[in-house]
Amino acid sequence: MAESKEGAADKKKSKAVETLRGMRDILPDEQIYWEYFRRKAREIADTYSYGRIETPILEQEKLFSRTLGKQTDVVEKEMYVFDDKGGDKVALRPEATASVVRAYINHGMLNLPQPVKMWYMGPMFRYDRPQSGRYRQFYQYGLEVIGGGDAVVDAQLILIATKLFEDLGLKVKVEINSIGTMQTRQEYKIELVAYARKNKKDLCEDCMRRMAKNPLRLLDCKVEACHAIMKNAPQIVDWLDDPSRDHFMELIEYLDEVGVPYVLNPHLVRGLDYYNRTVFEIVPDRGDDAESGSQSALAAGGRYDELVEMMGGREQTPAVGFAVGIERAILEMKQQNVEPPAMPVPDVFFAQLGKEARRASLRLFEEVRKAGFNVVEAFGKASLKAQLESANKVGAHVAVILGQQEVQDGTIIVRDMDSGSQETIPIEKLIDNLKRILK
RNA sequence: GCGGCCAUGGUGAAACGGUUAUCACAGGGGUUUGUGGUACCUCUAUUACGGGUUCGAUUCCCGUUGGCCGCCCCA
Repeated sequence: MAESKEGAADKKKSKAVETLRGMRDILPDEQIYWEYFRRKAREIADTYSYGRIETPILEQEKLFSRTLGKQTDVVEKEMYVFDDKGGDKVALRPEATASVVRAYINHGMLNLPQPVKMWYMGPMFRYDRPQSGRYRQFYQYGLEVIGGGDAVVDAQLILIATKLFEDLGLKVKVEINSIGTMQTRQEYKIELVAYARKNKKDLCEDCMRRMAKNPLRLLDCKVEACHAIMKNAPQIVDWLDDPSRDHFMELIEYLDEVGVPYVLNPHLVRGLDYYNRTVFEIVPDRGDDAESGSQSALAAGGRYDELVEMMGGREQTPAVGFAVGIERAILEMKQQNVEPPAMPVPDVFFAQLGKEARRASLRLFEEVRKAGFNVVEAFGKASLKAQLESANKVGAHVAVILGQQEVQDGTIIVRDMDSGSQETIPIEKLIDNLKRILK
């Protein structure tokens, strides 16, 4: 009783609940793009024999902090971390590679024929400031090859990535580089910082910070002055160890072999710690050389030969993978005017009038549907006028109308929505009649 | 984390600080419960939220929240 009283007092409309910042709904109209992407992505994964893997969205926090690097922004400030009710420190996954590798180890996939190829697609979470093509919940599609170290694996993976975008109707180009091993990268960083320090008076504020925190990022600063200075900076390829250099050379040969167009970008680096050797990005190729920086990468990936061992798996399990930012891919599809196939126009609209007819319609609708027609209805609407209006709006070619009179007579009206002509036929003939008209 | 622009119905817009906030589209309902694509009627906003200035605020000021865009970072 007290409740109803409260309810009455609380009559004023309450404010509608909004989505959280950086979160959004993907509505039916938008889905044609998503469905198009999903379909192409699935087809590509299938034809190259990648098996789908789905991993939990929620993982132990340390899975990411240990693998991505504690110092990285992703772990340090962008990860959704909290204690669950049992007191475990958990995190919403900010990416999927670490989870896939965890699964590889957990399920003893080292006993499968190597390399193991897997793909995934799903939501990731980063507590970023939202902007164009960036949300706090975003979707990635990715491929991982674990247990294969040969450069041919890298080459085919890059090939697959380009094929995906080709299938999507997007013009893209590949940028590649090699960042060597943890050790050589360390040596290179020292050299790079030394070079930067010599020019520090001309570097931007961000770059001053990068010198200490993330030296490799000095290379792709967008500020004109920094860019100019870094052109003459020592290049990481000159610091590669021999096996890494050979690996890189082989990769290039393979890419040439299959005709994948690529650009060597000595300034291309990765943000996450686990990468080594091959790194690459897929960026839009918009003809004009408006170099839009790393911001515009549609997909990115690279080799992570140390990760499996680092996570407690068997030693020397090399691996390589990449991920596509699906929002960005879709944004680029719109940019390049890629038209995904439209939703199919329904063949038949099923209209009814009166209670008896409605009852019969519910059943008859199923028969029409089972006969293979794309049929829609608006049973919730009472007036025939309103129903035909709907039929017209959805673009149905034919409307069938069942009223009280027809139910009594065992007939049904079939109306051609284009010409407006209609005829009354025996109800048993409906399916055959529709087949004839819609043939 | 830093910076710029912005915030009016479902959408897109309008309203010199001044009576019941205007228009278009979309949507719901109806125009004597049986016919659409061309009519008409009608309904749908405490102008994001909270303060302030003012006789009076959608309009001016501050704060909050949110959106877009750029930086950082990343896919």
